[in-house]
Amino acid sequence: MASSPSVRGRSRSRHAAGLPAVTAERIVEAAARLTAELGVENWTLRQLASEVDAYPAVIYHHVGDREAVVSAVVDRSLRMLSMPGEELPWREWFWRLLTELRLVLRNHPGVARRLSLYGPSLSAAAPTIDRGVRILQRDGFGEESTKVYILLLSIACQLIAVEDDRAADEAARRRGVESLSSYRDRRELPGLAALGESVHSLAQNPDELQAFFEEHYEYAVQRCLDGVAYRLDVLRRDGQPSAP
Amino acid sequence: MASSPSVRGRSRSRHAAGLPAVTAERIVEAAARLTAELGVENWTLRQLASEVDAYPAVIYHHVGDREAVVSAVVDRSLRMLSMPGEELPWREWFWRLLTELRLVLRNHPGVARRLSLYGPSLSAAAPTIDRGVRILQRDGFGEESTKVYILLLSIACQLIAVEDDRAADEAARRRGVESLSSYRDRRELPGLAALGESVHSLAQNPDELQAFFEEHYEYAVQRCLDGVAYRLDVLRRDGQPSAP
DNA sequence: ACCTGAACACCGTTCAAGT
DNA sequence: ACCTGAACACCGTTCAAGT
Repeated sequence: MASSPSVRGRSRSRHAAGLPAVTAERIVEAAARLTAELGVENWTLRQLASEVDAYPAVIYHHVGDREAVVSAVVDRSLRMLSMPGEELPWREWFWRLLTELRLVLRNHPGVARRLSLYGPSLSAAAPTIDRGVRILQRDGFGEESTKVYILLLSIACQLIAVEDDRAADEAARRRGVESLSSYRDRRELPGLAALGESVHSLAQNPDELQAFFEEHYEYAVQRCLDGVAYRLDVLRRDGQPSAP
Repeated sequence: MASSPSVRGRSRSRHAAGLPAVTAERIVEAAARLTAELGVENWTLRQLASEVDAYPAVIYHHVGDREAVVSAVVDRSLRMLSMPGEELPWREWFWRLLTELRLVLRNHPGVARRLSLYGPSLSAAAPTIDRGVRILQRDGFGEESTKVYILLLSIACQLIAVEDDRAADEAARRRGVESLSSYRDRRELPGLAALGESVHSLAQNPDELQAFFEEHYEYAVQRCLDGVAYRLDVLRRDGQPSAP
């Protein structure tokens, strides 16, 4: 109802109405704002248009279709990520990177999903990728450096993507927790009962959920780092039997 | 155009037209067929309706909204999963489970994503969860058994979900690979160049992609199992110093 | 109880026309 | 070059009316 631009700028021309010119930059900025608030999948082109006091077709003129707007938002988010210093050992470097990645991406729900599906645009991510792979090479991963880099980043993005979606659908989440915790007295299914028991406290105290997500992320990332560290041992044992 | 049910059954009543009665089961079966062919997100209620020679409102009458249809499809898929025997050691048991999980879910694209977001319905998944957690408890994971179970299953579902989506969008995938491999001669970015080189062969030979996906899944799952195995060592070392 | 047929309120996208 | 305003072809969902 209040979404038509003519409601705010009632003259036929933006200029006559004293509205600022629509630019691609302003559109992407507004899209990033909507994304931070609603998530990348939960705003419409019409909403975005009214956010910059314009018609939907104007978005197409300045940026392109929805896909183009979204990938500009993804790039913008990625550029907020800062890199840990390259003097750090690989495990510490990745631990810091992935911890900050979560903080940045969780502020723009849906971006992590896009990253795990299409990867980053290289213009935004090249420095990070380059340094990450070089650090793995330096620390002995050899040919497997690229595999390990992809593994760690993609698992992190996937975990964050799921966290985004779960955070957005509180009702579904609560249903799931309650249904699980209802099994906690089933003596004939002791494994399932243990799982029910372990989520039971979450069902009672919803404030713990944020902390639970964070803990789950850290636990998963640490286990992956453990697995990769173990792999490094194997590579060193089986590779050329120690460098000069 | 050819989607109106009256095209096929031109009488006003299904019975008079000799059409079989619409049942919830037949609807879910058709939905599973469409899902296998197109993926869970890529068919519409109107398509599903015309698949059973009925009007969209009939789906609502027998099953419910789109959400209800989809979760019936998810359940159906899950019941196709068979469990490895409980005599296996934990690592072997999970390796077999997750290998078969991928085979089953890849035949119903989009189901893995739903599982990673909302979890399984317990009626379909209770036996598997129970056995998996009990095996971890038996093999020494103690209190962390439930965490480890969730970790392994959720990472597997996430990997499969991404594979589903990437397989569906071949164009985007090829763009990504080509853009990456264009960096393979950048001497000033040696880490990125290594990554470009490692995907270069994929860009040339698209037949390898299927194998690449499978290998990536196996590599990721093995590294997670490595990490969990390492964790078991830590738990044994720090826990009560060996049982009687 | 089951099905029909139309309607509702959306969506992304396109396009001729204005200035 | 930039914006207007309407239209197009969809979508999930609802509902009164028929049998």
